[in-house]
Amino acid sequence: MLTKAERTKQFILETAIPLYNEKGISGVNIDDILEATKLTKGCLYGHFENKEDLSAQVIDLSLKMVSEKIRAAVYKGKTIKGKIFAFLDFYKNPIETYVSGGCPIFNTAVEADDNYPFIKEKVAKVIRIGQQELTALLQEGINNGEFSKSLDPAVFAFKLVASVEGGIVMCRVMDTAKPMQGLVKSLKSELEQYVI
Amino acid sequence: MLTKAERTKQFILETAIPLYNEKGISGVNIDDILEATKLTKGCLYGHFENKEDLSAQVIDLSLKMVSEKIRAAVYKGKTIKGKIFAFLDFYKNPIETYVSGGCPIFNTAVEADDNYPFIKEKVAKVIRIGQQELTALLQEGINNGEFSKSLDPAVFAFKLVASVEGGIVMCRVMDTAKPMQGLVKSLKSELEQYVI
DNA sequence: GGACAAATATACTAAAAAGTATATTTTAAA
DNA sequence: TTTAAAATATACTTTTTAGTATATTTGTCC
Repeated sequence: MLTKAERTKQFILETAIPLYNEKGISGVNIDDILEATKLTKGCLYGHFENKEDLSAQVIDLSLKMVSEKIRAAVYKGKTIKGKIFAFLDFYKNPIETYVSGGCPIFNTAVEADDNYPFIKEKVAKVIRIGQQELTALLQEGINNGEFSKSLDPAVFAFKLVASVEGGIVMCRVMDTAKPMQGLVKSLKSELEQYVI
Repeated sequence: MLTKAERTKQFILETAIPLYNEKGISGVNIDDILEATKLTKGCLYGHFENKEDLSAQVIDLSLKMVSEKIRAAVYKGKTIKGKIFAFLDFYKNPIETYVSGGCPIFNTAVEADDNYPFIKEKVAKVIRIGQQELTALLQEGINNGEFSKSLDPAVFAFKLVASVEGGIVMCRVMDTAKPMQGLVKSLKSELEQYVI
């Protein structure tokens, strides 16, 4: 069983995740987190060295959780095509995202890029691994005869993630989920072209 | 001729643009701007009511400038296809962007989304207009016989922008421009499929 | 080129945010 | 169930950042 302290720390991290996702790293302040958790400074600083430490751990957990969530969704697909379709369906509704505020991977990427080299590296790793996994998946589809050899796995993997993530941001700012439907359909039919 | 004050104000705004693009709205502080402009508080607050006012005007100008820049690039294309290709080439190098820190439209979209409703509306407008223009352009291509009627202008316009913008973020965080080349190629050949 | 208004600089105050010392409460092992 | 250590709360200090009052300088119009 988890100790009290471990549970509190976990609780702080999980409560902070949506705050960080909505407000961004520089937008969140300690008082926001104290308010959300109903805890006090003494308690918070008992679990984290300082704000930087807290931020790093929140982002870490946030990235880990969303990655697992996506992985789990993809896993449910029976065929490779089914898995790719499952990936595309994951962000079907970009307004009501799994964690409030859009995709944590992308939000963090945008903010960390020029400001938090340490966190930037974490996001980069997550995205790189995601790309490798998607690419490997598509390659597997070629190998097992699902897809034509003319499909370029790395290029298509990049296109999939880039367009979905870009689409999320656009939909959110325009306050409409609709364009996402067209995008997902288009990407699905693009893949269908390679189905043998 | 511009008055001294007008020139100073413009200078502040233009100097602040890359700062805002790199650090984000909540990441920038007044001292950053004073440092970059070598001006003083008295001067700055002579031109802007407060930080919010300054932020709004910086973002306004930033969005206006990048929009014009993209429009100018597209304009140079001779055919509709040429114009779309010109759009795709605009962010060919996502690391060294026109204004340091990536695409201001997207960066602002991500941050404003849950935090700055007023600015969010500004970005939304810019993106909506961009989508309308791109869609109209593609429709024109269909009308003048460049593209097949099977091309869905609105869907493809969305796909173009979403994937390019998403690609920029991914490339920047991974510190490589290369995947962008593959993406742009792929989008170009996707359009080629509709060329009659 | 002198006057005066506009622009800018200096030196301050106010507010917000982070961080800490210490007291109190709670947990869990003996 | 007692007790020592761990966890949390309280009340503070420090630091950072925004904002302002006033002095000085500069531009421009007669």
